[in-house]
Amino acid sequence: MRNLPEKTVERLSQYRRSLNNQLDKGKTHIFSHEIANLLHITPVQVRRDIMLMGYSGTLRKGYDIREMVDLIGKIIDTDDGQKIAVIGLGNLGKAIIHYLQEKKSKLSIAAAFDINPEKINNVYSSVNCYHSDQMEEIIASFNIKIGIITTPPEVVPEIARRLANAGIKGILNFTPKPLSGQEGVYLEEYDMITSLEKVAYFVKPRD
Amino acid sequence: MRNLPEKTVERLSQYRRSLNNQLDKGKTHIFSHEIANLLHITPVQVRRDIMLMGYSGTLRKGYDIREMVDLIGKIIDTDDGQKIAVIGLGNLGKAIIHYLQEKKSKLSIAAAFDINPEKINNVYSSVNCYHSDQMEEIIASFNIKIGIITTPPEVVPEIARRLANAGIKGILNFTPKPLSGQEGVYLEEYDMITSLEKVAYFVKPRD
DNA sequence: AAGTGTGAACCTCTTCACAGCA
DNA sequence: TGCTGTGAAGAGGTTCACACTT
Repeated sequence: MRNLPEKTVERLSQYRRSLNNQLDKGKTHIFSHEIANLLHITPVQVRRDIMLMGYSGTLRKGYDIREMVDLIGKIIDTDDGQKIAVIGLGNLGKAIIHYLQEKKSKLSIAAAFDINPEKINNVYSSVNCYHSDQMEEIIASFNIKIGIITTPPEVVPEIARRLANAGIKGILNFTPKPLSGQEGVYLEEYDMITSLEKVAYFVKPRD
Repeated sequence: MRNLPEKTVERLSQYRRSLNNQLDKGKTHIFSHEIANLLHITPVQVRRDIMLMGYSGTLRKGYDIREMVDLIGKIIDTDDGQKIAVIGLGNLGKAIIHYLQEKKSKLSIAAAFDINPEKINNVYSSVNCYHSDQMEEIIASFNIKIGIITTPPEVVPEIARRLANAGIKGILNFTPKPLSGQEGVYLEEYDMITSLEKVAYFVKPRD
């Protein structure tokens, strides 16, 4: 169960959400091909992922949804729930906070940071905004382990360094500025311009 | 040059932005290891990508930045510039519009759609908002080829179907609802909850 | 008959190792 | 010598094909 493949972890997150929907509909068991239909992937893929996370279904009834959801929780979540900081409260930062706060999840946004005096001490979707100067202090005292960066690109490397020093273990970078991995910090790049240009490329008529 | 690998296309987008920065600084030529440093990847990777796009550098001076930028443009952009529609003008939709409009790019947001009467006919970052009922009509008359979906998850499959019928060739789905590929439509999923939970998994202390 | 579980083949992407050149 | 260009090996991820179970 230790260190699942990246792609499998991504799908576990998606399985869980789809399975929760099924639970809400009163379903208790599900077959691999049903899960596959929900996510638009192949049944083999589903069974392989389930195998990798060390779970087994039963032949007649398929997989127990409740058990699978709980197991995925054990794999992804921590018992106490992960805390997140958002650095940069522009349009994108606010949208992300708003978007994430309305989801029920073990992941919670514990603090936001900005340097604009008008934003400091304001509350957005029940998240308080602090001055960036307080970043190290707040992150340490709230025991925040994940940072989402939505600042202007120029300051990104500095912010990333400070986050790492403050004890952050994972960074989600929404900025177009590529970031270098730092010792002990997991880095996920999330660059929408790249995604869009990729779509543009594959959409482009080929000679 | 036909159908580059997905990962290479992603990096081309990033090369272009970094190379443009270098041009602004007055640099005219660059070595593969310099590009590699900018993106925090390996020089071999850079040279492989350059090889795949059919370009060559010179041994003493490295690669001509201007030529590379132009070539990447020829690969990704269309002559007339791609037009984009954003469907769903919530916080996220607005943030995306705002964010993309401030970038200089061949990609331009030509229209936004929502069903909230208060938003219809308003202008956000110089993008006009239309009622979703007009989607097919506007997309066809503006010749829009790319759609960004930021609606509530429930309506996503219907929106995707309508976009495909209206002639959209590529969809960027910001929604947590997995979408199935449709004939002739390139699909890119962009699910921030998955990304966050992935970070959470890799951040989690392992026994 | 209709599902699960999985070794092995396959495909995609990255890196190694090195020939070639100014 | 210090770079580029690239065949070939390696790593990561997906799919095939089929044995197994009820």
